[in-house]
Amino acid sequence: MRLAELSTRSGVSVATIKYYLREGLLPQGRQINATTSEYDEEHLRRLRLVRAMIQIGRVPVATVREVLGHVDDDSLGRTIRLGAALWALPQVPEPDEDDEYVRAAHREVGALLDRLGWHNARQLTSISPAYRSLVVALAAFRRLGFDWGAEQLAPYAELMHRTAVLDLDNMEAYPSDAVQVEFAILGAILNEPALQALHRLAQEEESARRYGFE
Amino acid sequence: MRLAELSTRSGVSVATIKYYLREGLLPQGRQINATTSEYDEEHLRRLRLVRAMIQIGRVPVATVREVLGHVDDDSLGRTIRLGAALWALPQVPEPDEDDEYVRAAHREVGALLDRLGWHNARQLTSISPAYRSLVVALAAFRRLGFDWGAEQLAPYAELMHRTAVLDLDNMEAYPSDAVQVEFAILGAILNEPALQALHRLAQEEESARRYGFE
DNA sequence: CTTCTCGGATACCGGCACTATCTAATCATC
DNA sequence: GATGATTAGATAGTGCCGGTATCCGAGAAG
Repeated sequence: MRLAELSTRSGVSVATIKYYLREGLLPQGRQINATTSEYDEEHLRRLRLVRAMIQIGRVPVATVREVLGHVDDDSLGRTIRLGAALWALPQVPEPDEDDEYVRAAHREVGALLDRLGWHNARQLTSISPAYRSLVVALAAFRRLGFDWGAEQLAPYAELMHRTAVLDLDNMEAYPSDAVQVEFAILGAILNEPALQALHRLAQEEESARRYGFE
Repeated sequence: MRLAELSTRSGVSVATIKYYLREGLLPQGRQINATTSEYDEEHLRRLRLVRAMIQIGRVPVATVREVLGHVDDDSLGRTIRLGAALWALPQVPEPDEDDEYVRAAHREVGALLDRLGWHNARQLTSISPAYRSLVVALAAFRRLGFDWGAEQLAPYAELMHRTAVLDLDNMEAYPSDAVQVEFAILGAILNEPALQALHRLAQEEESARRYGFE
């Protein structure tokens, strides 16, 4: 497959594919001579993954490069590779540790994890980006005067834990490590928006049941 | 309160506040004379809400303006106002209706809603942005060759419905319509990232339980 | 032979979220 | 009442980001 075909089959313009090649989001094709390279199904697949990350996941190009670097790094075991790739994803503003709301949010999240018995996650405190973004969100809530903390979040966390169990069960159904890692990335990129969409639909459904369409 | 104080108390620079005023994200202060305006706690609160939407929710400025327009439009009832504000939020690329994966995704989501008995959401098909973004995500999944559809999503949807019930229960606990609407916006802007963070933490917890840290 | 397409390099573009600068009026303080 | 800081309001500029566009000389396709 040549560049033009890669372009038509993916629906991505030639110029953009060249840009991705330059940026290292897509591996070079097998170069035949000075003016021809051959691409295969793996390139097409990778290109679709990149597009999904950028367009649907709104992941910055630099982050995509980083994530894919971890995915491709087969010097690491699956768990580490997966963790590294997922930890590279989020784009949360750093919490300002001097802010009193942020400090309060730290305590609150700690209390939540203790209460849930998430001892493993507790150890990851202040390393995990997920932990940090939870702190940021909680601080913002409280800065606006809403009473929102461990008490309110605990039932949500319980539901999210059950979601995570589903995630891992689904992942384990795939045979090879490589596909599992790719599936996990897609889970973070595509399934989370899908979950969010289901969440909104469920709100609309439940709201219509309670209040009608008015 | 004058501009300088609004700036220090919110941690937002004077230049940026002026920008928000220009862009209509923040109502003008009470003008005293040609060079002085007076701002109150309501301005501070609104400014913090705007910042949370932009920084944490990564909502574009134009969208913030639109959402706040609905929030402030008291010619509408609460349910409509809320729906309008929430529907203005998402920023999903329009699905390409000619794409076969997209058409398959439409059928799949329809089947999912039927199976769940979400008859109200079913009626909103192709209007609701949440529905659209679910279609987009599903199409991308299948384009990459993963078997992902109503079958796999149904248990997630069940959990999301229970999440939505929690959301509405929490919202109803607030006394006035105005606060309820603001809380709902915050739920979409801050609580969804918080849920996502909980989801990731739960994955890390569950992954550590199953595979250790390796 | 002629027309297309290729890889590779470089320049350019439009949108966005600010940021900086200026002016004339007014405030706060000595 | 002089003086330096602040303000509203207007306009221009900045930095980043995701692409696009253009040009080149080498090869491919009919």
